[in-house]
Amino acid sequence: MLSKSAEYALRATIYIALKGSEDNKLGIDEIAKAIDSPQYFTAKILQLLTKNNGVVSSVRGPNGGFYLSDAARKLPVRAVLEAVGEDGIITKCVLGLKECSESRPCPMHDQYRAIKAQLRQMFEKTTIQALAEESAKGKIVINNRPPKKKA
Amino acid sequence: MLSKSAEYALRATIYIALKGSEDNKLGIDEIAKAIDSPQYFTAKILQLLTKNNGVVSSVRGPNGGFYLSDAARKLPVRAVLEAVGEDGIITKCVLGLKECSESRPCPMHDQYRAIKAQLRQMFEKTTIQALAEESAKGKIVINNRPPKKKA
DNA sequence: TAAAATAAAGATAAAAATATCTTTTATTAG
DNA sequence: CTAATAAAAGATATTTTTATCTTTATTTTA
Repeated sequence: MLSKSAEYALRATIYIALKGSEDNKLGIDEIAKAIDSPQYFTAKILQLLTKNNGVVSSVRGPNGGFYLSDAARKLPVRAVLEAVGEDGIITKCVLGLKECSESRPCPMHDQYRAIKAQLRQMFEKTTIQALAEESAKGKIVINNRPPKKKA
Repeated sequence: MLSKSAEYALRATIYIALKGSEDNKLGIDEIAKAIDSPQYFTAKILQLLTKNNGVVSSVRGPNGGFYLSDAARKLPVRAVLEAVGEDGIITKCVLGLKECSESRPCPMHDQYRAIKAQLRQMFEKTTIQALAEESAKGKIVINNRPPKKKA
């Protein structure tokens, strides 16, 4: 459905929104461990999120790390997808036809229309903050590990 | 959304259902041209569809080619996705979490539940034949070319 | 039965996605 | 100002996906 990049991007962003703040920035090692993703690769993805549209903020040096501004928290989830170039899921034809459109639809177009609209809704109406709040209520962002206590 | 393999698989299958029959088998060259896909790669995919679950039938030799049995026409579109290993779209978690489930949901789970159900419906309730009929009514399966006449 | 047609199978190549490691730059604390 | 810290940037490696080419096996027809 989504690429690994997109999955890591979403999970990392949610985690940062949940656990981080301007005066508690999170290190890439913590983030990667927490969401069970490859650290260096996740770092690259966070760079995208930082550069491409400011979903994530970062600062270097001691006590540096990643966090989300208040403005960023209000961004739709779609912003994360866009930053990693993965919003095709709500923009493209199921059959991969460039030509497919309302006036020149593919055989699945009519059926997919409503679904696509709902996917779009989900990704555009849901904010990052909203997902973080879900997560705070116990929704998981990790694989294979019970919510773990700090060392 | 779907891989190229899945897209080609769907388009090829629809095209074969539309234009082919047991006594008018279609050659790989015609199919690939018609759906605007790379010929050799499409051949590999049709092999999968032939072996993995008999969605497509084929015979070699003169007048050989690909066609769909009557039984195959009644298969759900999902069968095509399964043959190319791409049904994750209706089985997996949006965030890529193996752990995600009703009892241990991810932050998008509640919202995605309904959408996933509709995707599943679409792929399971729609038959290959139904798509071919849509196509017969003018729904496109190709990119960038007006319905072209034979040479 | 021989030749031609056609998909299957196998081998190889190219491109894209994923992953890791190293070096550089910015920031902070001392 | 220096040392330490942490992300950014760059380079490289690996894996997967996509694509192509070649050889083989099957089938039909002449």
